[in-house]
Amino acid sequence: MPHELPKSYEPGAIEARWAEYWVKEKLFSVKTPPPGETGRVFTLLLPPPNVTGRLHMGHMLEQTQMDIIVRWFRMRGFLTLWLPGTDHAGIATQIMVDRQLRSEGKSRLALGREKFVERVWEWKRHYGGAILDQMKRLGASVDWDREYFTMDENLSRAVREVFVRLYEEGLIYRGKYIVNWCADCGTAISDLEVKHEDVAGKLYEIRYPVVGTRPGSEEFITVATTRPETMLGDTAVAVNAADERYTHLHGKKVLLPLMNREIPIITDELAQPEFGTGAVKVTPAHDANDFEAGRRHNLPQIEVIDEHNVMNANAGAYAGLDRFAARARVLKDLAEQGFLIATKDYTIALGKCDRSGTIVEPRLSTQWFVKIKPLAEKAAAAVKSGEITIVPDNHRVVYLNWMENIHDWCVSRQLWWGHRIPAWYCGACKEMVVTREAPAKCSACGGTQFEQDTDVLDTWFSSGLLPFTTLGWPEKTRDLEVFYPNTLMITGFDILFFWLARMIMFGCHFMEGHQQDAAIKRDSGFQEKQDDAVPFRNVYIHALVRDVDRQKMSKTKGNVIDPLEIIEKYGTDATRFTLAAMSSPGTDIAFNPSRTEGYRAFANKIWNAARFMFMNMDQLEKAGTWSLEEFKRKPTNEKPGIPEFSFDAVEDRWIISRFNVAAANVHLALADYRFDDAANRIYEFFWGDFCDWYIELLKPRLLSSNSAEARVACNNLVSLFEAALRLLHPVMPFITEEIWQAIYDGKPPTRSIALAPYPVSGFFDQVDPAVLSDLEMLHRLIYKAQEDEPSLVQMAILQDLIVSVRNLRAELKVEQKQRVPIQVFTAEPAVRTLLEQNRGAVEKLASVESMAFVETSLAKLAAVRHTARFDVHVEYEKQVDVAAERERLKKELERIEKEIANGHRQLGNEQFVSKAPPAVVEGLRKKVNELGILREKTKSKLDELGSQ
RNA sequence: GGGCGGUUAGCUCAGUUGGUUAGAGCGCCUCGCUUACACCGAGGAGGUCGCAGGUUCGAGUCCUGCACCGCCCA
Repeated sequence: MPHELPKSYEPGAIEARWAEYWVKEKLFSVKTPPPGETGRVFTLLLPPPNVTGRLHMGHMLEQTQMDIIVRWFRMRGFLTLWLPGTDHAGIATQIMVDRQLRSEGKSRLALGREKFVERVWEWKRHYGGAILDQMKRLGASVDWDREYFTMDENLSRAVREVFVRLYEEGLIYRGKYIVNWCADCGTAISDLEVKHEDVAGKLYEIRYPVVGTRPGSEEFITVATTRPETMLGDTAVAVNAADERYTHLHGKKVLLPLMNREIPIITDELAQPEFGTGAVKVTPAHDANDFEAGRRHNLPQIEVIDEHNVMNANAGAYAGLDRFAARARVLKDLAEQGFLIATKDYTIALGKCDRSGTIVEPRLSTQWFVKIKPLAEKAAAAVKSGEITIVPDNHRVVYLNWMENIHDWCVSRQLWWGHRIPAWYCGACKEMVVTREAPAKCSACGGTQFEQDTDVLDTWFSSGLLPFTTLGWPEKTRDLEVFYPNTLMITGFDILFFWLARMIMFGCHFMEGHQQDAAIKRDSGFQEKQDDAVPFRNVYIHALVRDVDRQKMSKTKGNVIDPLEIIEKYGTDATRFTLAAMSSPGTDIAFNPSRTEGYRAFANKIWNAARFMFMNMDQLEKAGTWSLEEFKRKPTNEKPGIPEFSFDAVEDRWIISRFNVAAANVHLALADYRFDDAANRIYEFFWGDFCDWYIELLKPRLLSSNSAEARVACNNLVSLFEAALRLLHPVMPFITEEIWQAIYDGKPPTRSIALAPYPVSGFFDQVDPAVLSDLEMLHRLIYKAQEDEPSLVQMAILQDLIVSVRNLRAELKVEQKQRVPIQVFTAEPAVRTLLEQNRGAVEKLASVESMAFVETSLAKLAAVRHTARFDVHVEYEKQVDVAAERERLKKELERIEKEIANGHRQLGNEQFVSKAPPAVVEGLRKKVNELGILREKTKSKLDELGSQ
């Protein structure tokens, strides 16, 4: 029997099976639609994980969110392309392979560049992309047929094309500038790869003697520095032109201590009068600001530290010392010679290499740079104008701020693994050519021997191009026409500048003039967008996953939570649900496995509800009462309500409304990336409404001897369950697929639930978006479409009665097994009719033996609960605890009176009545009325108790 | 130094444009194996919304100041 599920939910087995099925069936592969074919399109690029990477919680969160959105769009009928791939990760990969070589007793340098690169490719074939296999296990619904790797030949060609074009446009230049040098990585790195850290350090004050002042009464100029060893490379001392303390020294020179070199005193804004002594040393070769000042004054650049952070020959007596050893020696010598006059405590913002942690050395070096301003202007404009929206909005501000204060981007890296810079130097005359392919002949001297630039490009240079290069650029492809701009980008704020900003810069620049297929653009809902050059229309920035104590996860702290361990323990679905439910905007996620445990329980709940459903399906099918074949012939729903659903009872009308409202809320939530909201709405519906109430109310109907009644009940159960599975599927793809397939006994209407329509999305597509965002209006619309608005009220009365009786039972300490008779009083005939019609439900859910109606109020009796619409009394011999009951009622009365007083005060306030919206005033009136009835009932009951 | 965010139940967090009694999950307490589910069911306790002012008929929500925590940029 296909419907025989194990008693409890075991995620491991089912998840692996479906993950494999989805890949094997190529369910998510997208064919390029031919010209002329239109429809709604959704495109998302997977932020490429490092090829060296292993799945961590950040990936898990990101992919969960992406997969939810992607599955949601796909089920809503969009042609949905989710493009997966990996990044070649220059430094990380090179280090990895370096290490491997070293363990074999080999070295990169001995191997040579060509062999080394071969070796990296080999490594990639064996170990690279393990993370993609992990993604497959997660069930990420990406198009595996379009998987990319940033070093693929087509993507590499695009990189060369971009580089050459930028060079030709004057937006790339080569030159000797100060760069951030990491000696450990042996390469220059960009500003973004330097992380500043406040550390306790020292500020040293050193005095330089002014040349030409009289020996004996020599004059000194005092400079302050945190890096005294760099003084060996000083080529000037700067003072501010406006600083009167130094006016008399303008144009003079100082004698640089230890080096005995005469250097000029210059006036420059570099020196700020309020900082220290107002005079600063200038070391153009080892400080970015000094470098600029040096250029302004044509100062010589004297390098004193080499690429290994060791003092070089220019450092005189200090040559050969490590930079920190040199610092100690310099300080010692300065002190001995009387030049060091003070050492003060000082907080230093130390720049460290993001990757190696080595203290970065600002160093003069010939590198390639992207002239960023022209690119940044377009990129800022695209966001400012709203062509690209960034959610949450505060990141938009951060983005714009960064774009305005941007510096040129050093893109060359002294590595072997990466896209080699397409610049060649003539062996004969050293002429440089920048071309797409290796040149044949030197245009200057006719030479034919060329050597390619040895540097490679920053990895982000190539990943910044992905939104269009993965779609075939620089060719003008149909894919670009259809899928560009991408609809959405989901990524973390940690790579907002590294990646997101650069994608926008490159996209806006290189895709300028591009036009998306007009019909597709319109159908996809972007007709009002002007600019099709942007890489994506929307950006969603997700939060960081932290550990239980809100600490950032890190290997050194040892607090890393391995998502695969969590998955093994609780299942992928539960893990996904956890991350979704905790994804509230603007807040980092403190991942707590106890939550996941709770959501595994949720999955188990669904599982067992399914078992219950299958049990009934099988029993009724066996009895000839119900038929799966017949059920399958019914249409699926595309408007509120489920067509195959019958509205025989109040709970039927109620549950459908609840379902539609839940679906509406999920729709709204996902449209706003409110994953938490979406997950919680589904949870509430499935557990709180469907399992706790509807299934319970359905039980007697399923067991009914009336086969028509049983058939309707079973139909309702199955069709609702089926729809609910579709609603849940984007968040919990595995369990929903398993149960959904089982419903259809292996012959489902589509190959996967992932390809089935999303509940009532057709309806929402037709609703005016303005109404859609007004929840109250939307609810009303849904109820109206079903003409069952009263079901909500009726069901609430039923639930009220049942809960009241349960309450009384608990108070009276009635044993759970014992059924009790109850009496009900109501002044409203409609309520009485409702209760009479649902006698069975009340009896079953409240363990009631019999329900009798009385004609007078029961308020004065003990063991009574009352609401504005009814009184209910449980007949049970055991006495009520009078004192406790009196206490409870007193508290209750107090609350009621306080509220009534509040209400009266407000209603008596003319300002309130005239200024508050009528609905609020009316609501309050109604409420005060009901409270009045309650007060009377409570009072009389209290009087009764008091006299006992 | 500049900018941003947070502070709501024991814990983790919701709380839409100010509007009737501030919610959820977990945890806790009491009772219960009622034939889907003990990864469960029923009931319950628990909050002066960081502090101080202000605006308003009405403030967890808006404004100002303060305290503490965190992040980004320099």
